[in-house]
Amino acid sequence: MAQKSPNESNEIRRFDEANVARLGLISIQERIPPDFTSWTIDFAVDGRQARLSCVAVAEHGGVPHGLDNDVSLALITLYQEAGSPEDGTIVTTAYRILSVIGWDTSGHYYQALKESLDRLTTATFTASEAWRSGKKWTTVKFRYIDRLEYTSEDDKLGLSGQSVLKIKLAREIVESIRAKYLKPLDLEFLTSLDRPLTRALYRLLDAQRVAPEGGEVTQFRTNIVEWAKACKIVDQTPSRVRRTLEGAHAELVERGYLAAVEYQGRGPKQEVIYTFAKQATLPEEAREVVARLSRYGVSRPVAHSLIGVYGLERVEERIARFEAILLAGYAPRNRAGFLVDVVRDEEGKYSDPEGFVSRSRRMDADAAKAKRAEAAKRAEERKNQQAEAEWEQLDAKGRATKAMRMLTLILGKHVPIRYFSGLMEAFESGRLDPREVAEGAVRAQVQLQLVPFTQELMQVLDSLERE
DNA sequence: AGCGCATCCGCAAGGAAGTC
DNA sequence: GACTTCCTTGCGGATGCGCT
Repeated sequence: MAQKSPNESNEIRRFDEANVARLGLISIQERIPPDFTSWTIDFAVDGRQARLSCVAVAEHGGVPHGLDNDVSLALITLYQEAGSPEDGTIVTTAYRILSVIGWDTSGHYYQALKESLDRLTTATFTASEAWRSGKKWTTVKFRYIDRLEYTSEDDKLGLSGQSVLKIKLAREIVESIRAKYLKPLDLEFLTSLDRPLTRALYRLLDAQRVAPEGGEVTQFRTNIVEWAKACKIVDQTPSRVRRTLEGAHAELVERGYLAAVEYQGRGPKQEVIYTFAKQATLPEEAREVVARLSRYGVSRPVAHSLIGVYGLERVEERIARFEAILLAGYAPRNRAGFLVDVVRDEEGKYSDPEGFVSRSRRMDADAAKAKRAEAAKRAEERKNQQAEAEWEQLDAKGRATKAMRMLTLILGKHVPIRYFSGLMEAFESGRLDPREVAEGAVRAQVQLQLVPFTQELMQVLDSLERE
């Protein structure tokens, strides 16, 4: 998951583009019927009529929905991680995107990612008088992803862990991010939520929590049908909407993000009322404890309340006990829920004291750990062998072409075009190893070390030219 | 009568776990 | 990292009951 430097604030690490979050461009439904290829919603903003619409193609599975929410958020996160470049382009790997979202990195999800990117590249959004730009509401028309290029290891144009992607985000989104029209987002909490539907609803609700002018909202009340439209729920029959949202509401209440969800009235006139849980400010020493709880998926409001009720010392002691239980090999279904239970436990259900793990259990755990490390090492070796074989299969010309394809994508805008012919010559003459350079570029990209990498590469090419 | 809502059921997608 | 298997879960259609 997200890397964190020690100096970073524990409170807020990520930001979401506020227009995207507030408008809910992507249907929160996990699945949609194949003929759901467009939607239009009318709503009032600052007393003016606004309209938002989306037109997609059935070929890519209709309008963006479900997991596309996660992908769109990952792209915004990666764009900011790359330093919000002016041209809106990010270069990354498919593996990195899956890691940011917190998805499993199996073939299934590479396919899901590919389908999602296709939808985000083809669906066209129009926001009439609904897009916040500066202090005005403007009309814009765009596709979420303006341009998508990627390398593929198979002939079916599929994605895999080695795929390098070059993604240009919509100018409207890029300008908005660069103008800092952002809202804070607790990405750690979001990715810890179980269901895609809950994650999408959280993103949408959290956008309602902050007014466009910046003030905090404690309660959000809306008509159920209007809310269904905002969520882009297919069946907007009130009872269906309630059922669709039920699971997500339960999870957000259980995780302490929402204090309550109530309905008032009946039929299409009924209103849904969300009450947000309080976010208290905490003293400095408590923040580290909140951060530790958050790392295990406990929401901030719950963390705050645990510290409030049981005190810092007890919470810290129980976290240590919880960690000891995990270390001993216990794998709870719901880690956050289990941790909260360990903190609250008054009956001594979890008796392993801090630092005490029975010898046999520790030996088992150590053995399991060693086994896992060994398996990971073997997997790494196999992966290297496979990559080795792929490169070895190619002749010198093929290796140079493969490397050039990857490098054009990754280095395209960082390296003046004249260097590319020099690079090709260096590969063909054998003075540079194509695989070494290409893989070095991928590594540099992932580690955000592209600038030093390109500078060094250009120096090498300059010196080769002088020879 | 018309509408809202709850329930049941089949299907398909999501997701975890194990293996290579 | 990819693939397979299997179980779980959510969706959407159908149906019937109760309230206005």
